[in-house]
Amino acid sequence: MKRKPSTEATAAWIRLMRVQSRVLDCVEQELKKAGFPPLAWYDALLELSRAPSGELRPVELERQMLIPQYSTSRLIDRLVDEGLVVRRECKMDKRGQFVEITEAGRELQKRMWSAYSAAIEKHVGSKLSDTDAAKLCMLLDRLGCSCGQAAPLAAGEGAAIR
Amino acid sequence: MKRKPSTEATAAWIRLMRVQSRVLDCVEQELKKAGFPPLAWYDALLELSRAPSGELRPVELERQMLIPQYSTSRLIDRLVDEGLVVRRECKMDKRGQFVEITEAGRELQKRMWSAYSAAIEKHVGSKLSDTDAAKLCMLLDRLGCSCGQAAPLAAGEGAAIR
DNA sequence: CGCCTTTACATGCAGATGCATGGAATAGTC
DNA sequence: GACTATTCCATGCATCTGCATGTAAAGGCG
Repeated sequence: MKRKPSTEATAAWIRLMRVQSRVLDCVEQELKKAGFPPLAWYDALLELSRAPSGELRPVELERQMLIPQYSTSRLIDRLVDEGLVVRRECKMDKRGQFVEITEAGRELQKRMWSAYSAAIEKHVGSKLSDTDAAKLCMLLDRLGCSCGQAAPLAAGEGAAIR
Repeated sequence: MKRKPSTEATAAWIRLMRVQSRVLDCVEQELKKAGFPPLAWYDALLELSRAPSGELRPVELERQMLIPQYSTSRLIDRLVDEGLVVRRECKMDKRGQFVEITEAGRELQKRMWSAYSAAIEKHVGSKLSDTDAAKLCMLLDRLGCSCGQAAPLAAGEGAAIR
């Protein structure tokens, strides 16, 4: 065996994969059981609701959410179908567009947050003291910068997901 | 706002989701670029190669890997197609079967490990001291037991993934 | 033994995802 | 200003996933 990664590093890798998978599943299941759409919808709505005038370029959404371009495009399609956002043309750059959140979108985002926050509390908050949570953050942050940097998160209601 | 989860807990949740997503992507991409199949294949092959006589019931694989039943079933289909495992009938329980790893399967598992371990070292090991990696493990482990317990991992080559 | 429940695995179908590509507009270069 | 490269977004196609359901074999029970 190569023994390149220490057993500690390997163990950390395994935990990282398994624990997030389990915790994410739990949270997603609770949202779904409460009749809500997938978390990715929440993330998008949150980013939009935080934007200056409730609108963002798809490209920015893509960078915020760390998902591929085509995935963003189709996510927006679905949000439009549900009346949660609308596409607007972008006059300064005719090949682009703006995506603007609607009132229905803002409302859903808020309703989801109450279920979402409860799930976070149940599956994360209740298992870690605040100082341990902070330690966990710092350790995770060190793993953050290797293949393209992601945007830092503002405070408040938490976005997430791939 | 509800303020149920502390900001620390929420931040930890966000990091957990984002960091694992990024790190996993990086590792999967490296494996793919080296011409290897998805990590899930590795996990399955590893579990099988560790099993007493190189064979496992699909149900056990399912529990080890924390993936749904139908997913296991189809994963095995693909491994069979590639000649990495074979299905054997189970005489003691006629509705069941055994899945046995082939020589080609064992070989692929070993070849994958060298690329896989290098990727773990690059994206995890090199960014964390051993003691920090150990701390990270302990913190993550506390998040582990909420909706059905997973099997603990043996040492050695690391399995992972959803 | 009949009968019902549970366990093990497979699969049809709809929806989601990855990948490659396409089209349209802008930016950069000479 | 023509030409090429790049950016922004959409989409066809193959694959993968989730969900529900199906089939076959145990297991439990009177």
